[in-house]
Amino acid sequence: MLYNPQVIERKWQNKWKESDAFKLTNDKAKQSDAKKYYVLEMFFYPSGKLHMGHVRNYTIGDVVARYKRLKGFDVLHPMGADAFGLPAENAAIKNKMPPKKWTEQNISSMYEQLAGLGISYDWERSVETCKPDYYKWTQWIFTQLYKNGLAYKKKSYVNWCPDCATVLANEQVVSGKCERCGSEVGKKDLEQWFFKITNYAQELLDDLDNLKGWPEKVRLMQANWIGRSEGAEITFDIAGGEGDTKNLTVYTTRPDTIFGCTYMVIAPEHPIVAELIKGTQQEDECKNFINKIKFMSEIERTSTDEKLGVWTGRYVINPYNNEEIPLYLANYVLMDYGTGVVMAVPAHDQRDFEFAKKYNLPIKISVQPKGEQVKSGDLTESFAADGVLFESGQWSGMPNREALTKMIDYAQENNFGKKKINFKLRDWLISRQRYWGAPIPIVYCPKCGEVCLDEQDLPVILPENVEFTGKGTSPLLTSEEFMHAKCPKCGGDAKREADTMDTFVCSSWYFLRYCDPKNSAKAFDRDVVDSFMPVDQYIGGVEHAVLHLLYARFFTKALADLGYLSAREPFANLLTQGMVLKDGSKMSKSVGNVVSPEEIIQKYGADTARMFIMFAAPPERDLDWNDSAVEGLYRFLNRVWRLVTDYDSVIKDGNSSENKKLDDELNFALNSCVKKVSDDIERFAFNTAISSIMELVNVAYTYRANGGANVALMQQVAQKIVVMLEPFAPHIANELAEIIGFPITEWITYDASALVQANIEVPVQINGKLKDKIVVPTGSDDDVIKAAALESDKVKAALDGAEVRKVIVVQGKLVNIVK
RNA sequence: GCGGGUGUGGCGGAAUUGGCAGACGCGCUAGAUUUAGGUUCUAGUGGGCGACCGUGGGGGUUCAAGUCCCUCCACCCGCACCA
Repeated sequence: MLYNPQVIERKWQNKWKESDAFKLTNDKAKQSDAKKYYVLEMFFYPSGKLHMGHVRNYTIGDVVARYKRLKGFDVLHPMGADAFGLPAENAAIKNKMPPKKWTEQNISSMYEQLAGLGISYDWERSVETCKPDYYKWTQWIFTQLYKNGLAYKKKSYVNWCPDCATVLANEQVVSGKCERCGSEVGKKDLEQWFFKITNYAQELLDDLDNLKGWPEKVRLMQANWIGRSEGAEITFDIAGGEGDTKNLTVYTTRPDTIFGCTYMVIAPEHPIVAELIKGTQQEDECKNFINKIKFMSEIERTSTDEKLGVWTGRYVINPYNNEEIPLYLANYVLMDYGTGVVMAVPAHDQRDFEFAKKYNLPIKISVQPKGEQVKSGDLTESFAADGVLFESGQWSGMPNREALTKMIDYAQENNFGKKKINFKLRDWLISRQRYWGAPIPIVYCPKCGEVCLDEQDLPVILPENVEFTGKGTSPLLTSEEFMHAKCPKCGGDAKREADTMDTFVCSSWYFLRYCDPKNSAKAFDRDVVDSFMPVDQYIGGVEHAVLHLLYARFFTKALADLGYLSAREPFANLLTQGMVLKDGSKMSKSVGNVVSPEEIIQKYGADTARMFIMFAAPPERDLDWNDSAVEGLYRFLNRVWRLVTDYDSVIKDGNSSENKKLDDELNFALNSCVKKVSDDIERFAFNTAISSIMELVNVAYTYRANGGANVALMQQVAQKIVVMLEPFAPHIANELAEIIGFPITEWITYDASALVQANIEVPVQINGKLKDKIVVPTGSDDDVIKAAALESDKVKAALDGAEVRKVIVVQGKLVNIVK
């Protein structure tokens, strides 16, 4: 009987499907004696075809799920589709196929492909975010956020992707380009919907410290994105200013350097600028400058370090020393951070230093390095480190960190400043001018104004009679039927909000819906969710480090605060798997180095694909696809197949014989393998787990070749190999289990006593260099081992009569002789 | 610029706590089986004739360093005028 993956894989997949083999029958976890384990892979976007990245992601999750199941856990392992989004809409425009149809076709095809990999999902729990019974609750969450002040509409200067014809969240702009399509992102002044994620900035930052099971890299990326900084706001009077131009407030993290402040800078797009420059001699020059900056794209503006500026014609007064300093417009000040106004201290800030040099502004030292007296004219760059205050009034001579606090207190006492904490994190812009998304559950009533719908009016169904323009206004505007609504407050005619929600909104809570996917009365039941959450192991690509993973954390905290669940963090452990490369670069159509999973499955079977992908590299590292190494894994599975079936026929012959030495060797290999594979899977070292199984298979072959024929032992070996293989290559494992009549029901254990051998081999070093290996009885005293080591001929020869200064015996490891 | 990661045979990688560097696999070489190719099996495979030398380079700690410390280099990823 030959190994035929195509036949057995289909057989087992059908079996699993027909018996709902991986269905989690409990409504709640923890009701049974078993412990729950929630393993989750990031759900897929229904592009139509699985790629190797999916195969890797989902195989990792499946190994964990199958292993935990065999260990007796109640494993929650669901899959679904992140089904709203632009590609469906673009495909609709291109192929004249409704997005819904395109998406649904792709979803069912991808579910089939996943089943073809033998992934053990609880299919009954699948959720698709584009279905009304899901997005009803996405909309409901919006209403909850709205009612609690966490969703609001405001006019603002937002990111605009011209190709996607929609606005984008800050997180979706990567170095000035659209995260999706790579187009250069522009700015537009629009009224848009936001979620108040900034309310959670501090908690999102603080709780990162508790996420010990997350990669350091991801935690740091989030911390940087949140970008907390401590400082002060200080108000400067404007010389000759009154009314709107009475004063300006700056944000600074270094108020201790304020005696070195020689000018002030305001962002050119700051709304007060027009008023400020009006009627000054500089008015025309400033207007020209503002226009110039306006016409620069985001990329042009940020890609240059060149600092450009112009004097406004105005002066401001430093409240600490009453000095008048000039007020400049400059490209290097950002409107949307702090107050949009900055006090410039060239001596202690590199940007200010460069600007001051260029425009010949004074440089004044206010912090000296400890024990030094630097002259400002000698500076070749700014001095940003700590030191002692210099020429700074009553604070002169004080260590700057101490002065910093005291100077803020002084500002507070004199009513011109206060302590201030700032974050880089902005509120999350969630409206999109696109069709294929969850409609925002808001209507505009001529009488009542902006009205948020109540739960009984949900879902707001996405209409199908819509024109796709791709022109930047929401396609929903073209559906009169949709746009026309009744105001829930007064019952009068009202208009619907035409924008839809960012798909990241839909994916920020799907892991909660999996816990209670069929609930038609609620988004999810609190008790049920509490019994499963948090996700014990989340697995996905690192590209979501600050998008999905930050939003999902925000949703979890907000929903917890509203009383809908207990967990304040969604994902206890996170594994970010590496990319699948071919010839050193990412698989992509344009490079032409794509290896399709289908092709591999057809040629070698899903088990081989899974084995290769788990064997070729540790999960978090990039993995280079290698066709001949894939064949190697196929060879290995054939080798396992032959070994087990051959053993089986020997066992059935019943001619058993014992050979203590051979039997001991095999028994030792067997037990150490079981221990190693268990340990390795626990620590996600799947590659070494597989290599250990390979070693055992090699030993098992040698055993037979040398005449080993202990039937009971061979039976154990066959059974345990099959169980250990199950998480990685479930089809062949179950088929072999059936052949040898040993159903796989639980993980296997090892016999610790079998790991203790009568004799052990001890390496002997001289000065740390290996010279010989000696064999001593297990458990020998240091003295015995030492004597044996010194007896060795090789050691004697290497010592060549030299004096032995010291002998170090490390039990269970080695002997080192120091000469 | 700031932050993080990586660097080990021809290749992917192993060495979990400072203790035999190169497990396991690919590739390669030779042989057996075979009409032949493929499959399968066996042996070998870091370098050097050797003493020895070898984990990106240099230095250090230690009886012992891929692993710890200092320093330099290369590549990759993230952020990037955040005051």
